[in-house]
Amino acid sequence: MESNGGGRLVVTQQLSHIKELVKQLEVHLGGSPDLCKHLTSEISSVTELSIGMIVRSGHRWKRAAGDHLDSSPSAPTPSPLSDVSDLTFKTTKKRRTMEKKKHQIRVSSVGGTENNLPADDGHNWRKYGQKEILGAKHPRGYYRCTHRNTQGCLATKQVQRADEDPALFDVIYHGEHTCVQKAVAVAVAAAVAGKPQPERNANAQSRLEDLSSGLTVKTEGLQAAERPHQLQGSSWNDVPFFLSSPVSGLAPLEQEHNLFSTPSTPENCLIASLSSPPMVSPATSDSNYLFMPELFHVGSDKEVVSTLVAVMSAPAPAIDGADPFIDGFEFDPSFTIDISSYFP
DNA sequence: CTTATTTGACCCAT
DNA sequence: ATGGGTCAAATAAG
Repeated sequence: MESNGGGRLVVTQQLSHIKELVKQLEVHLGGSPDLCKHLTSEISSVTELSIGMIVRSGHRWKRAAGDHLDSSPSAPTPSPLSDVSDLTFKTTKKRRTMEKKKHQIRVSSVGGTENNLPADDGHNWRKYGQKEILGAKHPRGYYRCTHRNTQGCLATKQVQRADEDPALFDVIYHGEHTCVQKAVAVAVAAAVAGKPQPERNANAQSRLEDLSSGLTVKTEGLQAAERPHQLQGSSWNDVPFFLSSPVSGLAPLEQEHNLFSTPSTPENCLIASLSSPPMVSPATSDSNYLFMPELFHVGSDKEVVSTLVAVMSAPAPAIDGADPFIDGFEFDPSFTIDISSYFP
């Protein structure tokens, strides 16, 4: 079918196209709200990152394209190990851990039902396995990016319920996302088409303002946090805070320059929340989650992001004509989260 | 060797 | 028809 270079080219072109759209968006919406600006910068950085990764790690992409793009779903996929012609693979020997940065987050799903699953992190995952882990009470679930076949995205994650607290999940991300999130594309398309969805924006904005004015986060005993945590109004820029950021699965190396350097403004949260609905899987769509990550380093190649997830029930079916996601987003304004309880 | 991870086939839900 | 979960087997890592 298509050569490795071809698949690479396609994705590169796609990303380039998105970037172009972003530029157009900026031109068209010269005097637009900050939201649009953040949207464009976000998309632009992610896109640039993806292109850079493809260009830089040619051999790694080669493998991805060879395994997942070139071999169409219907075509039999030769075993990478039995295929002697896979020189790239043979030379490297190591199949999995090589060049794969990993970072771990601890996710707490507070409050709810038996099925409390870790929050949707802005990416579409497909579960491909589950294994009882020795010494662990709960099995470990293995997930890969849904766009693995279509876009050659190699990101994977492992989700395991913590022994101590069933409400806690340890999520380990492997690799970085090279896929283009549907929601981002939709947002860009809508923006370019001149449909910034004003009603949604206004609605979500007010919701987030409510949130920012009433939410309190306690971080006593949390060494990485020597700063105010009252999330009120202007403190958005002080606390990393986002809703299902589409780039949350990026490699730590890239995150340093993108995810956590991105100003966590209400606009960013708005973007994230607006982009969430199409990405929420059926399994998690009955709950909404609020991410509040604190980043600190534990090892050389491993970052632990302590993530607190407040699960907010979305009891009411969508009100007529209202956004099903935003309007189901209800929580107690005086809701208090004690992050310190998640650290020994 | 044991254990962890990934694959592929199969099944089920939508 | 399509996409996602489950399971056993294959494979790699330690």
